[in-house]
Amino acid sequence: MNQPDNSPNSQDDLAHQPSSGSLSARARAAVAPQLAYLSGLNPEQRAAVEATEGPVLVLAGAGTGKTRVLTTRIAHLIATGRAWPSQILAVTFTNKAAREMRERIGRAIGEVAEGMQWLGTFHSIGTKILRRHAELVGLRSDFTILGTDDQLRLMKQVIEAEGIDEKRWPARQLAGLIDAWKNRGLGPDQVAAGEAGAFANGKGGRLYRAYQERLKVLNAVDFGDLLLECLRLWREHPDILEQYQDRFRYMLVDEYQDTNVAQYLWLRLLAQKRKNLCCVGDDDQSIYGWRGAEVDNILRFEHDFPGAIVIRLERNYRSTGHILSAASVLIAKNQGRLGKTLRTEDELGEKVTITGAWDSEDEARLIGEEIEALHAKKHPLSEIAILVRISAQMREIEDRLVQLGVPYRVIGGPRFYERAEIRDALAYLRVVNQPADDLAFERIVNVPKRGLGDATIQVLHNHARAARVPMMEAARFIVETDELKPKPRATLRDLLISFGRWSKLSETMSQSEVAQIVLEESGYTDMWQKEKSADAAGRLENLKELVRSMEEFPDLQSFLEHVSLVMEANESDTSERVSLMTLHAAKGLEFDTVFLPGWEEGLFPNQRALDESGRAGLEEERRLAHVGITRAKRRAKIYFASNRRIHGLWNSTVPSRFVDDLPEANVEIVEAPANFSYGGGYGGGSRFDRMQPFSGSSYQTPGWQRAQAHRASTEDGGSSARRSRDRRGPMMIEGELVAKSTGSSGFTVGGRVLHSKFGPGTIEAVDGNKLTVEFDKAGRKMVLDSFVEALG
DNA sequence: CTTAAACGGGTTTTT
DNA sequence: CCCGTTTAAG
Repeated sequence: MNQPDNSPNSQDDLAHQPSSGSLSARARAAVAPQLAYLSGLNPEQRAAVEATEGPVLVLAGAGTGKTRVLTTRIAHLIATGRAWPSQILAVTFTNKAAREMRERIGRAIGEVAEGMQWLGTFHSIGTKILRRHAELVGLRSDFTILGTDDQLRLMKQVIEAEGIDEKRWPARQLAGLIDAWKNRGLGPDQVAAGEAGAFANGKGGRLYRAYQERLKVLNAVDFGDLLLECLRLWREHPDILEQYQDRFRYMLVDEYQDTNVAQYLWLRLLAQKRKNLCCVGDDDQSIYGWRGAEVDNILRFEHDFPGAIVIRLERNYRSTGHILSAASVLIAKNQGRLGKTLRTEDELGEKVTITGAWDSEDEARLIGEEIEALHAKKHPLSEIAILVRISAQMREIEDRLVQLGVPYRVIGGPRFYERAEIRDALAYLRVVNQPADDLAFERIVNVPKRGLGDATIQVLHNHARAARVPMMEAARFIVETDELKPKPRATLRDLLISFGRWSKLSETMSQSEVAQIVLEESGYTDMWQKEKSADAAGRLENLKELVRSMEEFPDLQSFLEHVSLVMEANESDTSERVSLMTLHAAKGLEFDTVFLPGWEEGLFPNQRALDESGRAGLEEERRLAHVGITRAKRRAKIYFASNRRIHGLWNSTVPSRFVDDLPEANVEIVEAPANFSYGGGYGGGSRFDRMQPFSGSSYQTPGWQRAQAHRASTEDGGSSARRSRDRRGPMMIEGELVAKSTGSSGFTVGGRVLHSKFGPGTIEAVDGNKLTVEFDKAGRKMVLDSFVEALG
């Protein structure tokens, strides 16, 4: 399977391939206009679907039905016989987007979507291609995909090996540079000497090359390589490139404004021959420039692909008039854009509100109050979002929501496979699977702590390097010598024996069984069980989920790939909660009501973006503002504070210039209620109005943990009796939300309960539907009875 | 080798 | 202020 099978009788293609000119194809095309999937489209959307041949750029403004066009276009290509599902390349940026697209195509045309094996992210498709031709780029087909932490460790080693002071030239910085180079499609030999010289007194280029060499030795790639190595493969092997060019009769790209140079080159190579490339994007929503995305790719499309058709989708189906108009006027201030005018046939609706707050605490309070008010009017919490510029803004807001007892969820944050426990577990499996995986070995050799610290690792390193063998092998040698003190020597020997045993097990047992055993016997699960911190229970839960999901994969190899590339935390939680996230994380989402706090100079537009990228930076910030406003369907609420704490110090701030960019006709200035809090922390109600949150996963959030910590420290001062007596406004919310759960619970002090996150525990106190439970693993918590079940 | 205290640095983060 | 990381003491 080293070649893309393009032959008529291959497994993935059906036997008969109609060419676009064949009778059957034309006959099927003739019935297309009556096909149901076309009927609901507006004229522009329909044009975008039906312009199948040649390069097409679809400029799809926010809320104009971009995904719909994309999926319908694919359905159309298949239904009219222009291509088999396996001949269509459809690229997205996120796995989520890929999944959604697959679902929607399936809904449009049935199970044929299953045949779309080339629908995925740039990275997953790149991986698939690379595995088939790995040996041509100096890899084996079972290469490992490194995560950020592995990369960093590797770079540290490379820097050290070159005799460079890691303090002065941190690995992080090198990682950033190399990442940027890879984003621009530059290999070690193509980086301009001057640019590479900026790091470590001219050694940047050498370090890059050394890093790449180390990757090859380890049979590993990083994310950037998944694209870069494809480029190299195709350039060095034109025959293989041509196979793919022929295979992909039609290519579609989502979020084209976010492509970087490497991705652009990747697409251009593939599209060169047939030129059936359809890119969908919105230059006004390009917000990843700092990560290498080139707005230029979309601005230059017509130039790069001569004869391209450009179709604009300008009818917005999401927002009401005032919101859309405010967003349009704002974004029109940008110079570098292709220009679109969004319009809606919806009513004007509510104006965009702008509210000035005294300080950031006050701002959080105001938002909290509005959410309470909305909720009292039966506005679903799941249709409310708070979008911040930087994560640091979340803290105060979270604290306030916790105080009010408003359930919320934080979107974004570390991905499932980025979490320490997942990466640790995977490292164990990687070593079992491939003992030569030094990075993985190094990661877990002393996790859990078993007394094999830096000194021991250093010895292993030296030997491994001198003998040019993997560390595992070096370790085998060293335990036979007296180079190590007796204790670490014995520990290391035990560990080696264990790994030998596990490797043997994996020959006969299923991987989930092996994983289970490895995690148990290595003491890894124990480590978290002993840990009493609030998130230990969650981590164990994640590990369980990991083992569970392994069962679905045929072998460890495909599982490891799935985890490093695709797997993400269960975010299928549709419960009633407010969403809190950064503006970046909000792209592609929509909510009835959107709160936009922190519109202040310095914060938004962010000073650093301005300093580093000048006008381009400002324009990207403005696009971010545009993205923020256009997330709102019916209500957009902008806030700014006159004082904000930055790095612990209070600074006075001025409203964002973006506020002044908004058209007066579409905005309304809201006077903040008079109960300002002048920094004293008493604003908006008693400090005793805090209460327990009542939602499952907010327990994991930092805000809740902080509230817990605070509660513990004030336990003596404000007794719980006092707290509940003094609760005011928030009670209402609680009363309503809690009404669902059993008022008079059957729980009694001393009873045993099971909580989905915290595990088993003993009830210490019962207060209405609130239980105080001493959990065996997670310590004492207050929980609502509806979140636990009685045991035994 | 492990733990606790000092230190420094602090946008955004699809893969 | 709050975090992760490095350093000095057990």
